[in-house]
Amino acid sequence: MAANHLYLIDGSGYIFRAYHRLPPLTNRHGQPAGAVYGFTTMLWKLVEELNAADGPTHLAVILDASSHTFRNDMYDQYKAHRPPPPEDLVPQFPLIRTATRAFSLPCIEEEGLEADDIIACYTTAALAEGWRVTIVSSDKDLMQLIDAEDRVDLFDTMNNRRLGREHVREKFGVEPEQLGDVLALMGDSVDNVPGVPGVGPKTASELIKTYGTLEAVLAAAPEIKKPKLSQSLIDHADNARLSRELVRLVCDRALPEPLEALAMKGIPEEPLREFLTEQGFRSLLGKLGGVEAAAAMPTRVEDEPPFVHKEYETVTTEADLDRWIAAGFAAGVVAVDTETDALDCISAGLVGVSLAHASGKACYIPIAHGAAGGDLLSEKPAQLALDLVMAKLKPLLEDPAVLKIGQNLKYDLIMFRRHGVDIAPYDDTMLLSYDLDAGLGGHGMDDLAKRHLDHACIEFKAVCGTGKAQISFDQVPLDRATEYAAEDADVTLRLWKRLKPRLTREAASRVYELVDRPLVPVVAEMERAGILVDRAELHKLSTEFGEAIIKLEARVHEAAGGPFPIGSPKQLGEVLFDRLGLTGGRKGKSGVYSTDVTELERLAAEGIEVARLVLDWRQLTKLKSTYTDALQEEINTTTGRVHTCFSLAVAQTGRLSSTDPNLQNIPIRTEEGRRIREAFVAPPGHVLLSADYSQIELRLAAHMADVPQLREAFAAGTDIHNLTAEELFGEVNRDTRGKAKTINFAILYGISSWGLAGRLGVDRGEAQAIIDRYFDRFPGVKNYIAATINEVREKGFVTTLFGRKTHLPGIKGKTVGERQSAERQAINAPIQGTCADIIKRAMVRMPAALMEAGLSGTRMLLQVHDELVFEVPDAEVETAKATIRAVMANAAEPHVSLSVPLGVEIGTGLSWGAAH
DNA sequence: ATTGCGCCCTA
DNA sequence: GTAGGGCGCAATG
Repeated sequence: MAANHLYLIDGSGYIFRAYHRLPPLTNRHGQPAGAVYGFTTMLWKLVEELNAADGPTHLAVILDASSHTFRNDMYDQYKAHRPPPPEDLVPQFPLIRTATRAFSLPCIEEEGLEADDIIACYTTAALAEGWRVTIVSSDKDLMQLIDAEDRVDLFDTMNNRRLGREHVREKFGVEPEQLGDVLALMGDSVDNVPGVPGVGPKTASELIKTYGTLEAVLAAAPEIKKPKLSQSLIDHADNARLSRELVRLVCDRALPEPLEALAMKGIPEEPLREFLTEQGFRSLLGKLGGVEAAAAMPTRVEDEPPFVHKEYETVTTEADLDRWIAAGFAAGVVAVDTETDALDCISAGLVGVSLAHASGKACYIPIAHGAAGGDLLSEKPAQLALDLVMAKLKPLLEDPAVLKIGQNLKYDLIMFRRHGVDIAPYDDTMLLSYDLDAGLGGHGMDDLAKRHLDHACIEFKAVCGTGKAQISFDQVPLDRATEYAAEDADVTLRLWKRLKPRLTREAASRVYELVDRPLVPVVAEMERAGILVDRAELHKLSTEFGEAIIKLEARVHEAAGGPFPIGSPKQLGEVLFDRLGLTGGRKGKSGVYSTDVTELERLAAEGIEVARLVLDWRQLTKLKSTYTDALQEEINTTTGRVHTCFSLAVAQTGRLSSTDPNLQNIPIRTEEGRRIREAFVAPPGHVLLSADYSQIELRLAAHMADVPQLREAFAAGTDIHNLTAEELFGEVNRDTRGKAKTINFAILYGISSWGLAGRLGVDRGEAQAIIDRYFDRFPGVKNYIAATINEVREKGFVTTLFGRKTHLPGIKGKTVGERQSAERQAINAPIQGTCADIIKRAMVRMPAALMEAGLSGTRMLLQVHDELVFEVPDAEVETAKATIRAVMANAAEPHVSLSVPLGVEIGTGLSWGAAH
């Protein structure tokens, strides 16, 4: 009988090579599965050789169990500089185990040992029994195991070649027994084995060939002819010896499983069939049970279990928590959601966490629930302590092999960050939806559940009530809280399964991976940072404005012949147009006179004093109520700063939006308004730095519509409105420049003769004549508009330079008005959206760029569409300016190349107002 | 207590 | 003509 032949598969090594060699496939859940697919087909091939002459009689897959081994104790820099594995490889690691189990093959890993060591132990043991050994790997370290009698070989499945003693002689010029000494001398930059500086593979082989062993080389070092090499060997002898130990494979440990346990029996059809079906590996499935079976398999089965709220678990014991965490590790994908006692994530308390690792498999871990209804006399429900839960969740939520799924993960990221946990890697279903379906509806969980799962989520108000009777989530009884919270995690996971596979199919990966997903932690940090606001200054302004408002009020009432609420547009209209009998009042659709700024300006120009007074009153009440009063209330009592909330999935075009408070609409135009901006200040020893893109939308329009004159003007730095005035009117003066500026903006907004006429104060025919002349001078613009409208009619959406889509269903609307509105949006969205993409790219790169420039004290605080606001220590100002300018100016590259330069204007000052 | 509207602040 | 959010009023529940 032929000798036993043991095949040892280097699973961890294989998956890395497969990842880089194979195309990035996804399985039917949309999870990346290219490497797993490669691994599965390889196993299949090996198993098929079961009865071949040189085929395996015994087989095992060997994996790395832990990242920390005895080598780290020996040398703390071991593998220290290894970059983290690519994000789409990470979730595939646990699937390797699943695949191996599906083949009913043993999968061996051992705490504290690398796969290489386990392979060495088994090889040694098998040789002692007189077996042959094939190591399925092409790792040079493992070549040390090739024995004198050539009973061990390496099998490189990707090139289908076997590597033995001869290969080692060819490649390294030494015998396999000497290979360890060669590896020690040359070192390994990937594993950070130091070796000897200046000694690479060539020199190392040469030295060992000449002197025989590492010790002999080191002993002979002083006599070596080349002075540099000689000195290096003398200086780094200790490193060489350390490296020798690092590359030495451990081969004398007890075997985790006896050799006989690795015997290959038949491969049962189940669970293999189930695995192949689950992954959607149809070609292998076809081989398993005939072609019919594969053909019969639907491409998308979503046999999703129904939502059963009573099956969600409340986790209140350590053992249960461990079980859920283990399930998360095993699944490799876990949905996470946090429940808090307030909406604002900066100061809200963490109340509980929910997890889901499969559809319908979700739990809620209460942490800070009080007695139901906030009853102080009743006892709090038993629940796990915050510190314990965080300590237990941390390894799962930070494990690079477990993909975390969240819905609006920015919120949860901040909550966990506050408790020392940095969630990674992650996907965000809200952003997936935003990048796939912008323009088709909202991206909140309730919207998405309705749209994709046909499921109505338990409403928050059904759990916590509304208004005065509203309770915070910590007062919700545990059973009810579990139903609500676990459902959120369950829904999130199910949404991810639906949305993630669409990303590549619908060409949304680029904007998701490059722009929106990486932006999440950056914006989270900006929100956490907040901005300093001078409360005393705001208070002073409030008082000042308040006094002026009272005086104006009296004068308005006097002029109107009696008191009335000026803030009521309805009554103001009646006073102006009925009581005072002013002319030209026009009523809107709700039957009230319009009293907006154009109407009041018209009256004021006619010399109607009350109109002027009302305008002044309006301005001051606006500033007081919206800004000076409201902002004081927004100062966080803990941090003393104002923390806005940036929404990442609200604007149809890809812009951010800002709420609570909105810091993207702080006044700047009027003198009074600017005083509010001056209340945004830098702390002592710092300045505020404002960096904004100059005329970025016009530049992008020049690029996208390909207008040579405009491109050249931007390249040369000439005034763009002057150029337009010259082209359109043949002369440049204040009047023509102003008109040109209006026209340039009108182009960006989707021009119409009617709208332009209103803006320029000319009749419609004249406006149309100007538009025609513009198109004549800049035919690229005319073409761009025509092409864009064609595109949206055909596809239903338009795209930015980064591939962001804006869907415009209104283009097929019932009325002309609706369709024309969609056309204007179609013209504007690619320009506004590309601008949003570019500044987002700048934001994504900013933290690393600041870090690299040594700007540890500089913090990015705000984004206002084409402007970024930073807080900078005095000592860092000059470097910060240069770094920020470079990042912003080059933000489109390398993914998008623009034919116009991006201009960045930077100012600094003690206040935001002063920085402009 | 919630909702729609008019108005007005920003890019 | 594009994209947002917030305030007060007034009508609805």
